[in-house]
Amino acid sequence: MVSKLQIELKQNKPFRSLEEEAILNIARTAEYLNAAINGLLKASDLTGTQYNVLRILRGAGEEGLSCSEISERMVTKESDVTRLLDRVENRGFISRERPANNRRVVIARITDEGLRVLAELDAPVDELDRGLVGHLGDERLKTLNELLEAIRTID
Amino acid sequence: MVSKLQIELKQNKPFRSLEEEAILNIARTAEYLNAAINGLLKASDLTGTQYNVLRILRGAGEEGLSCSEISERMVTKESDVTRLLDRVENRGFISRERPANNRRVVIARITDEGLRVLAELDAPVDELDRGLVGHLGDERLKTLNELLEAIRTID
DNA sequence: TGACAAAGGTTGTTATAACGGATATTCTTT
DNA sequence: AAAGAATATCCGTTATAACAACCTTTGTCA
Repeated sequence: MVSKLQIELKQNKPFRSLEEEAILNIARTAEYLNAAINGLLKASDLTGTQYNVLRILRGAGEEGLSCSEISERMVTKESDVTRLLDRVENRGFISRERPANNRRVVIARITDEGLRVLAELDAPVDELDRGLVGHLGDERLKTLNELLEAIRTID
Repeated sequence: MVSKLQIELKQNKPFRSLEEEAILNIARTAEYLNAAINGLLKASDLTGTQYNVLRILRGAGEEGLSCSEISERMVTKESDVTRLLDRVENRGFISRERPANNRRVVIARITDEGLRVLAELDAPVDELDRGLVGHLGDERLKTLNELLEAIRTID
């Protein structure tokens, strides 16, 4: 039997292993979803990474977060939070402060303008999410979530 | 209930939807797998993309493939195959030819040196693949593959 | 208390992605 | 056979990743 992924990749040989097929499947699906989401964000001139950091800071609220805390929370670990924050700060979406009690850290907070941009995106993003994976239905999405978390659980 | 992904992302709020959780889960898992594979490839000074193109060309054999055919087969669609091929050509892993009967296209073929590098990586990559997702077992891997392909099937 | 280590960010550099436009070749149509 | 469309690749530019070296500030301990 020839799998759908094989056809997509125009490969005639079967995969060397089920493991390899799964890994390629995950990579390809992530790519597919990313492209769709980036397409939506492009209208607001945001990259996926920038959107991610704004969502993180919205979640953090008034207290804000330090660079290293942001880094821990990013979906795709960003080595270079400094310059990522530079870009969103230049556009007025966040503010930064070096607190007096610990002048090593830099605390970033989302601005009203940042909140406004995010709020505008909430409904379209939700709708896109549903369009992208909603057709699986709740049961299968739960199974998928379990399987993916099982992969990252090393034990 | 708090999911494992929520803990990873240090999020206290639940996800807005099951759909959103699944999409983040896929992104994070892809990231996790990619990091592991890139780590292995770094010893050979190859990026994941370069490894991918070499595997594609090995699969194609003597006939080789044009840039656009390579692009179609890439796991992550590469806008810029030309310069990707430049890099692997400079290292002697592929050769390129502009055939006389159609001078628009450029056919790339893997060299013996390229085959040698890939062959050295086959066993370690297989082993890594098994280490990364093998603990799910065949049944769950099959389910995972079905679910991921269902996502990309739009109908 | 002064030297040293650790924590936390920033900056420099090089390589790669992303995107659009430019160029060259072939095909189609009249 | 010339014009225009289509195909296929290449190049220019800007933005982002990746990695390492380098400040500052704070903590530790002899």
